[in-house]
Amino acid sequence: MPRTPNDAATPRRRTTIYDIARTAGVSAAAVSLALNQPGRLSADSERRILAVADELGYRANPFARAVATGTTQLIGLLVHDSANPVFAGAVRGVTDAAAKVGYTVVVSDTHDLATPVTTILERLLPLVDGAVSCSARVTPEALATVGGTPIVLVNREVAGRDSVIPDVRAATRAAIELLVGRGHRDLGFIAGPQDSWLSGYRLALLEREVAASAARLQVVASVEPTIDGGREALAQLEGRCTAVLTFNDLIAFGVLLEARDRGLRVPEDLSVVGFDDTFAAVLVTPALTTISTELEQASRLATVRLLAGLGHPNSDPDARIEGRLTVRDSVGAGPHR
Amino acid sequence: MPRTPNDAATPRRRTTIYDIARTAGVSAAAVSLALNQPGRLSADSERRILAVADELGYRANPFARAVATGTTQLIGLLVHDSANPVFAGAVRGVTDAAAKVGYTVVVSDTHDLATPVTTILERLLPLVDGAVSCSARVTPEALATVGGTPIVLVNREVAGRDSVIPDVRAATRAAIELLVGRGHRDLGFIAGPQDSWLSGYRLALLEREVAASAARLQVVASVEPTIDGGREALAQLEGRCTAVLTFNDLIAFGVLLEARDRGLRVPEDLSVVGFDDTFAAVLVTPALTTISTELEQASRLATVRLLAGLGHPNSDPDARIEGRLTVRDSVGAGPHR
DNA sequence: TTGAAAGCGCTAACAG
DNA sequence: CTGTTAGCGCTTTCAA
Repeated sequence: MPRTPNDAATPRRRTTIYDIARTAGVSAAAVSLALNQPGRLSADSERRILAVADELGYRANPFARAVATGTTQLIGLLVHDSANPVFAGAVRGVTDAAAKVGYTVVVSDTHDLATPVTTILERLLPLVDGAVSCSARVTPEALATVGGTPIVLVNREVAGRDSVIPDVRAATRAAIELLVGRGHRDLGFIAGPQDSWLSGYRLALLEREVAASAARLQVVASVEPTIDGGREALAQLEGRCTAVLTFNDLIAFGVLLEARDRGLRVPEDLSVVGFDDTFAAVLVTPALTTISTELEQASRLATVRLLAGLGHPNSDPDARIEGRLTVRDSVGAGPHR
Repeated sequence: MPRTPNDAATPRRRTTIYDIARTAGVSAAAVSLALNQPGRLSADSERRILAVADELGYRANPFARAVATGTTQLIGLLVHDSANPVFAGAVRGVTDAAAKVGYTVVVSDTHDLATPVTTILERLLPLVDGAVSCSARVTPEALATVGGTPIVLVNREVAGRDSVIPDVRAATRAAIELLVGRGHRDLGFIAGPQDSWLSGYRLALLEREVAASAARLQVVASVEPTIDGGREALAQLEGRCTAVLTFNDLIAFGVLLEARDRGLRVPEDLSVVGFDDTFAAVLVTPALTTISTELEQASRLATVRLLAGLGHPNSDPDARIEGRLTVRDSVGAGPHR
């Protein structure tokens, strides 16, 4: 092993409960009690011990505690790709809920395809008391290889695992009604990656709503859930539909950009509807009509559930989360009007 | 303490090196060696131990190791606000560099003003071998309260701490030259929060370059580094300048949005230049001219330096990082042309 | 109310 | 080359 971290003039040894015990004239156990179970010792000793601890700048060693108790006060969050703004909401939701019960969150991004997701899980899970996954790469197969750490999934159903899936049915219906109402009959869906459970789920919802309408729906492309993916997808649209729904906002942005580059007008020539309602939806021109998927709320709820299972009942674990359609300028009149 | 995690039918006890030792007929120490120092045991024993470990589904307990070695193989990353896309680059940069030497990264977001940054540091630092900070809230004062954990700062100088600050001087000069060349003489700067070191730094650079030009520069506002901040700032601009540089892209987006709402044309009536070059710069209309600040590279470098100090020499720790001006449509002709 | 002692799982001297 | 023996810092029965 290379040189140690404290080769320089770093007097690195942190103060331990033994240091406190010694200078306070009590046992280490007493210190532990004073620190963790207020009121368990005589008010007098407790006060004195705490004072010494403070004076010595004591900071508990979380690892020592973890090895002794088997619990870490850490929860993991797996996000698919932190470059997608929708996941910032997930970070916020999980962090908020975790902070309420004194937990810290460790975020892992699974986007790097060079690293197998099982490796990512193997590194993260032993560290935490539980995890929330918002990553499409955390598949049933990957989960099968991991041990007992509880995991709550967001936007994915897996047998035997708890999961939170925002209900976007009503919003999806509203989107279809909007499009049909504006005169569109030929709708396209630009799907995410083939193996994306969530993409399939959104498609199924769309198909169901479209079936009850005067319109038809076809999957016009299946691409990476990124701006570039959206750009690629546009080429496959031509003439096949007058309105397109995309698996997520990023794809929609790509469609918008590519359309402009090719001289296709939105919404005159093509209407576009996204999923997620990320902050950039109002940045593009025309502003994007999109279905919010409430990932922040969903991840917050997933965390509440996870923590409840860990013995930290918190707010209502049975809340329902519902998406919402926000109509902006990217939807215009279709030919059947 | 509430019920334990394994109240249900969870046979949660993980297999330890003792289990392996027992079924392989060796000592725990031998197992440890086999696992961590390949070749240190006879090929025969090693193979057998590894086989048993595998068979029993052994996963090392990172905490036990940490308490024994004093090292955790974890590094922390502090970001100011994960909703700002520029920080996604930071996550990527740090994660990449860390992964190369087998480190895992723990991300903490400091944006929640309800939580003192000292508290955030107190929770994060004991967990990690070192940290990279990309947060404006990690001030010298906050740092003064923390212990010996090594921290490398990005975009902030603090006495006694290592730091990485991308060099944006040339890009800044190019921006000023562009504006002056297009006929602008009255330039405005929309600063970030008053206490932002980085905002002051960027302003200083701008002032220096403007001084050498035919133009004047005034700080027209100081706002939160968000889209809303940018919207607010616009009101304070009127008539004071024909071109505005903003502390970051988010502010610039706000300016663009608010300008449109108020019927002010960009770039005809106002030219706008941002800092960061986030992905959304190409999403807005007009596309934003902006100075890339290379946060991904900078955080990667910060991580390399941090790890080098931790005894993991990696790639070149002395690289220089330079920002770049990307000219897009948000800059137009000024009155002096 | 407090302390002694055992132990969490792993590592690292040190013997053998 | 391998195993024994101490710890690492903290928690937690169990006695005193």
